[in-house]
Amino acid sequence: MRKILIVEDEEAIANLIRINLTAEGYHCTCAYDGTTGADYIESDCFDLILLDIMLPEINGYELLEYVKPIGTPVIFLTAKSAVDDRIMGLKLGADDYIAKPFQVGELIARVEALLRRYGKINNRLCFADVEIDMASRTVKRAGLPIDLTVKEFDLLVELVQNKNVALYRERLYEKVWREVYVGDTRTLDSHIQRLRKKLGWDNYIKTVFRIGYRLEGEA
Amino acid sequence: MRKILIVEDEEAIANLIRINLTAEGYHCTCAYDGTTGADYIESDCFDLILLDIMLPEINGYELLEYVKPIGTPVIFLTAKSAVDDRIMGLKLGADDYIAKPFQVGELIARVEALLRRYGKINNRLCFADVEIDMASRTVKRAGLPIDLTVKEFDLLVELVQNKNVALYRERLYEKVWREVYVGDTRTLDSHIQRLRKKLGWDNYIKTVFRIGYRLEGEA
DNA sequence: CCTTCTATGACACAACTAAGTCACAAGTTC
DNA sequence: GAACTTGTGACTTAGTTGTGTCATAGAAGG
Repeated sequence: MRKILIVEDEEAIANLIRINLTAEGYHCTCAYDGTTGADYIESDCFDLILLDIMLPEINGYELLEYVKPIGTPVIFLTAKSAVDDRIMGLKLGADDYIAKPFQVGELIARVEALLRRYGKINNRLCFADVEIDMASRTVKRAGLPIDLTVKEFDLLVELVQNKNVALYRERLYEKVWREVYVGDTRTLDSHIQRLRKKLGWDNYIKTVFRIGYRLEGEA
Repeated sequence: MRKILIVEDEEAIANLIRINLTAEGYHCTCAYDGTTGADYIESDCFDLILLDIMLPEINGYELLEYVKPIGTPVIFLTAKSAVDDRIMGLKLGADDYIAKPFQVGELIARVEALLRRYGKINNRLCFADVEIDMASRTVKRAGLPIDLTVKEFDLLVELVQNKNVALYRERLYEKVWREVYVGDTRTLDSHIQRLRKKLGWDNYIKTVFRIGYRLEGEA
């Protein structure tokens, strides 16, 4: 389920949005001030953020700076409808802009459009010299395409999404295979071995003895 | 008790912060210039650092470079409230920003928010010159990685989480091994010995005769 | 202060368990 | 059916951990 963060100090508006988006099948979280918003942004992982510009404590423009490094798409909400402000918002890196008061239908349409667009464009993971394009399910190493099988790809994604975390065999297996791990086959090992070989990642995919594996390194 | 380092050249402000945070139950250390701050940062282990930007000798931005490799969360304090400077600070890697003059309540709120947020993301324990990263299950001593086995790691965590507490052999064994302790093997002793050796912790891991062990020291 | 008893330190080693490697067969896809 | 993917078992290699032995140190009692 897609997770949306709503940062909006007028609770009435925040709730209105929440109710409508929830009805559309999104999971919504509300923050009524900038600090709380920043908190959520850093501690949780959202698919999209709706950001009011006029906020107590930290304003929307500043909050945007928190979001940028994470790369979550943002729609600005504001009472200001002057063109200047729109341009300001978009220049700073917002992906879209909705002026209050707005039609609920328009909001939903924009949310969906952005998620669609974003899902296509920006589903990219990187680690070391490897780029993963989630949309096309392709992988490049040092710019050259590498052929991975389905399981190899899923396993790679799971590792990269949890870089520098010691992943328990159990957890890893259950995430990628979507079934319960019974610990006496060489399945996981084999796939790890294949990944290490294809990507030349002997030095990145570390074995954590008696625990599982850890993707280790800078990127 | 959470430890906070305050690096601020105006003693009046530093003390104001110290008094208020101490009242909230934090243990505070003050440094009145950048050099002293750098010293503390390298020699002790804090849960959070409040950093003034305008400092004699080494300024706050430069100090931040000392903090980064350790990963302690940082809040910048500054008289500058222009958005540019805020963004500068956040870009450089500060976790939050407070413009002087500030409300004490706001300061406390931000400190708590950051610690909360940080606690979720970054499960880190420190003792003496050793840092433990729970997520990656890695241990560093004076910045250099140290290789521990599962049992050693679990034992270390148990000790650090109960520093300055005399842990009964029974309790220690049952926590780490998850089975009942029958008291005539050299198992626990061996592991304690291995830890002492690998970490050079002869002086920190004290034997409490006929009781068990105690991790003893400042941090 | 010395003796005695017991608890812990130190260490080496064997047993054990985990993971690596590989080849192959069963299953899939085209 | 050809090419590819995937799971599995047998075997090898490697790393961890418990235990026994002996040395040492602490406590208790005379």
